[in-house]
Amino acid sequence: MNNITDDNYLKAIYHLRYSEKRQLVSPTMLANELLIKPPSVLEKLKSLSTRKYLTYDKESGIILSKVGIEIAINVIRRHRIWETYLHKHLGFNWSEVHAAAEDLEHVRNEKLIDKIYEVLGNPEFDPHGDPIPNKQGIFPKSDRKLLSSSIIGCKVIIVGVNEHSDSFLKYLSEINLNLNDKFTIQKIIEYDGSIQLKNRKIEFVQISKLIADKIMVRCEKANCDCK
Amino acid sequence: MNNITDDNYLKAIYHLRYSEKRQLVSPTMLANELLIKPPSVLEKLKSLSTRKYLTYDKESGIILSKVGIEIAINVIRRHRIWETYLHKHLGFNWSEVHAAAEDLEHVRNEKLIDKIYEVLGNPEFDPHGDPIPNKQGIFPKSDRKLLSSSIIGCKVIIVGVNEHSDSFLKYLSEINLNLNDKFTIQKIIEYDGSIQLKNRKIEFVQISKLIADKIMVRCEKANCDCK
DNA sequence: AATATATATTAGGTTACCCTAAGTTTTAAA
DNA sequence: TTTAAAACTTAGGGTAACCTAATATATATT
Repeated sequence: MNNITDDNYLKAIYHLRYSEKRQLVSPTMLANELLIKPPSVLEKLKSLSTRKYLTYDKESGIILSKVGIEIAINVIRRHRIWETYLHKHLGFNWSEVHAAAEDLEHVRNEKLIDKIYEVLGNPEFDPHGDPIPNKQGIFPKSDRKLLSSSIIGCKVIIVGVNEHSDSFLKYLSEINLNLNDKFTIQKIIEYDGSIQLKNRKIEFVQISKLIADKIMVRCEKANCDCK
Repeated sequence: MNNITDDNYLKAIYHLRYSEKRQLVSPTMLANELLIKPPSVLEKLKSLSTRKYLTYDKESGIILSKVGIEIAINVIRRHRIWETYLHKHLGFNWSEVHAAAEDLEHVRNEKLIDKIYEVLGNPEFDPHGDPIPNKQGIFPKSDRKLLSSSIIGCKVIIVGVNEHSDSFLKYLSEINLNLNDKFTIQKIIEYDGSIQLKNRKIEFVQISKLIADKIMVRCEKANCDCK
C-alpha cells in the first residue's frame, strides 16, 4: 500500500512493453497511459531509475530492470487474482471486477493473496481470460489468437478479451457472448471483416471486425486451416 | 483509497474520543496515536476543519462534526468487516487480521463491503469482539464489562479484548483464552488484583490485573452481584 | 510565587507528485 | 530541404504530508 504510485508506473510500463508489445516505451506514451503530463513522467523516471527499477534514455526508451519487472508482474498478479476472486466468490460480473481490483492490487499482504489464490484453486486465467502469473512470476501458456483471424468453419471457444471497458463488456453481455462460450464461424463478410457466429443457444450473431479484434479465441476444430 | 490520510486522522480522533472516552482530544494525543509530530497534526487539523470534518480550539479540543463521525464510523466498519471476513472465510487468526485490515479498510468499494458483510450474515462483532456498526452507522448494543471488574463466582464469557497487539493476542492464545470461552472466577488475589479462572478444559489459569483490564466479558451467572 | 515541565503554536524546510510555460530536438510533411 | 508538428526536456510553481527548531503558553512542582 505504500508504493501505489511506483506500482502504477511499473505496471503501465510493463503493459505497454509486454501486453501492447511496443518495442520502445517513451515518456509521452506513459503519460498518456497514466493520464498525466510528460514532465511529471520524466521526473518520476529519475526516481525509479535511481532505485534501479528501470533505465531510460531517448534511444532505447524506458526499460524495466529485473526487479522492476518482478514488481510489475506482482501487481498484475494481485490484480488478476482479485478479479477472479470477486467474480467467482463474491458475485461481481465482468464489467465490475476491474475497478475494485484497481484498489485491491495495491494491498501487499502476501498471506492474503496466497490464501485467495489457494481458495480459487490456483487459477490460470482471470474473468477476462488474462493469464495469471504464478508465485514465481511465470505466466501460463495458452494458444489464444484473435477472433478476427479465424476462418469459416473454425470452432472457437472464447478465452479472453483485449479491452476491459465497461461499454465493451456490457455490449458482449448484451449480444450473449461470454467467456468459455463455443461458436462456429458461419460466415466472414470480406468487405468489412464482419463475422457471423452460431452455436446451439444462439442461432445467429454478427460482430464487426472492430469487436472481433478485441476477442481472443482458441480454435478447437481438428486440423483446422486457421493459423 | 483516495483519502487514506483523512481516514486515519478521523479514525484516530474517533477512537480517542469514543473508544478511549477522552472527554477532550488534544493535538498531542493525536500525534502520539498516529506516531507523528504535533506540528504535522496542527497543520492537518486546519485542512480537516476547513472541510468541516471537525472543529478545534484549545479549550474544547478536537471535535468531530457529523460528517466527520460518519466517515470515521465507515472506516471502522470496513475495518471490522474485513477482520471478520479474513478470520471466518480466509483462515486468518486473531493476531493476523488487524494488519491486513489496516490496508483493506481504505478500499471504498461499496458493493464489495456490502457483499462480504452479506456473505458473513451481517455480523455484529468482529474477531476481537468489537462491535461492527451497521450500514446506518449504528453500533450493536452489548453488556460487556472488564474482566477485572468481575467478582468471585462470576461465570464469564469472553466477548472481546481492548488491545490488538500481536504480543497480547499471542499471549492469550498461549494460555488458551479465546473469544467466546466461558470461565468461572475462582479467586481474586487482593494484593495485586490477579484473577484465577477455570472451566472444563482448563483447570487453572491465572492472569494479572494488567491483562484482566484488557479483556471484556459478559457475566452469565443469574443474579450475580457483579456490576 | 518561582521554576520546571509539558503542550501548543509558528516558522521554515523536505520530499513526492503533479502542473504550465517555454525552449530543444526529432520526426514527418510539404 | 525547409517547415511544421510532435516529442523531449528544463525551469519554476503548487499542494499534501511530513519534519526540526524555537517560541509561547499552560500546568505542575517545589
